[in-house]
Amino acid sequence: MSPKRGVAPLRRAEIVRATIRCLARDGYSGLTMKKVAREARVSQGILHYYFADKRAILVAALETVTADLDRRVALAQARGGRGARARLLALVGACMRLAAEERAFWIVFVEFWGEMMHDRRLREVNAALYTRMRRQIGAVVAHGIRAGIFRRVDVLRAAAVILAVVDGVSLQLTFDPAAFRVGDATRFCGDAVLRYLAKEAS
Amino acid sequence: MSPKRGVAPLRRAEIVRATIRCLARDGYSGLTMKKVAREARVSQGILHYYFADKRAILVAALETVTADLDRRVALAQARGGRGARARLLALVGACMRLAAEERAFWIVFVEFWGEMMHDRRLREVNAALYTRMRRQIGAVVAHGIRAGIFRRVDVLRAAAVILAVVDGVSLQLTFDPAAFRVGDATRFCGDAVLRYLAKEAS
DNA sequence: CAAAGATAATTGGTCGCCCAATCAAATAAA
DNA sequence: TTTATTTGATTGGGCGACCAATTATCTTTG
Repeated sequence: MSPKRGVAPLRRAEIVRATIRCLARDGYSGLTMKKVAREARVSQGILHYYFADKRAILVAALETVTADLDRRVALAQARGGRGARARLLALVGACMRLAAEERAFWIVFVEFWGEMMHDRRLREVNAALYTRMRRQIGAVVAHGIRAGIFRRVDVLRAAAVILAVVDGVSLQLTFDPAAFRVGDATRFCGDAVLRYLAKEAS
Repeated sequence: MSPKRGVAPLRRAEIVRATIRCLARDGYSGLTMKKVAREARVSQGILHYYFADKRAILVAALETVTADLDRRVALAQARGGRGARARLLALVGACMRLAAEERAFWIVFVEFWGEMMHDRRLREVNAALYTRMRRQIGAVVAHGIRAGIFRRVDVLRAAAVILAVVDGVSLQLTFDPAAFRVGDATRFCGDAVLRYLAKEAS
């Protein structure tokens, strides 16, 4: 590959994408600089020209993955209907579809979870994502409460519960795609969420 | 350490326990045979006397962790009340307490998740655990339906949803123990589960 | 019952491999 | 010519696996 000017940011992104692909294929413990370089079709040395070390690449990869997730969820939400109920279901559905169709996406994400436990930087990136997600979901819940179709709950805490449900079900969907059907998972998940927010007392 | 007869199974268990402690401390990617040997206070060579290779130790470690989880959940359920509602809440509470008090437990578990994505053997051990858990939860749900306090749902699928909620919330509790309070998490989680199973239509 | 052999358990060192990181040199654009 | 970019070989270290030697316990035998 011949050196060209002004391609630095592109190369960076290329390397990060290659890293994510490698993670999905071989896992975190199977990730080597050599494999990343081959996947990105560049020399090994170049990785250290764009990144300080291996860890820096991993951080960039997690940032990219979380940004992707953000974008997808925002998109799905925009497509959803006007009512709070419809928007919430659209959001849940989008997450389920993501887990089912782009399995690699979740695989990479779960791999990072393990490392987060021992890496503060990674943990912070993840925490920021969850804060954003909770805010987004919380806004929809608040909307529903104002419209009088949801009960009066602490919106951020309710969002945390909803996110937890979606997370848990997505995880199962990722682990055992054969046992769960997307339609079923979506229905059950949406059902659980709506029932949790329903006004009628249990 | 002097060689003694008939201690083989004990040594094995000792090594596995040491492995779990190492995993909790340094993570999956930071796990080395050397560290495990030091933690177990044995020589490095002995690890290969009791296990074929590193992977075999990891498999044994996951089996031990899942067995521990089983035992704890069963214990918590036994302590719970008689009614289906009380038993379900006891189960949820036990999981939450586990996540809060024995954080190391969940840390190790999440680390394994990442590897499971690329290791069939580990995946199978985990799948067996989830099948057992779903059966256990499903039995309680069935009990509640028979007693007429829960709506008529597919018990195993309902169990899957409940397990997903518990999983998701536990995960958040593990990641950010400061932001979540165990009491809150337990209440919200139990609330969500009971509302999901409530007879009144939404 | 004691000596001798067999066996189970343990050690520490060694081997070859592969890894992340480094660097001097090369190449193309400005 | 200078600067930005890229290369591939090198380096030092750490890893999992392997093994010859050693020790303690058990079993057999005289």
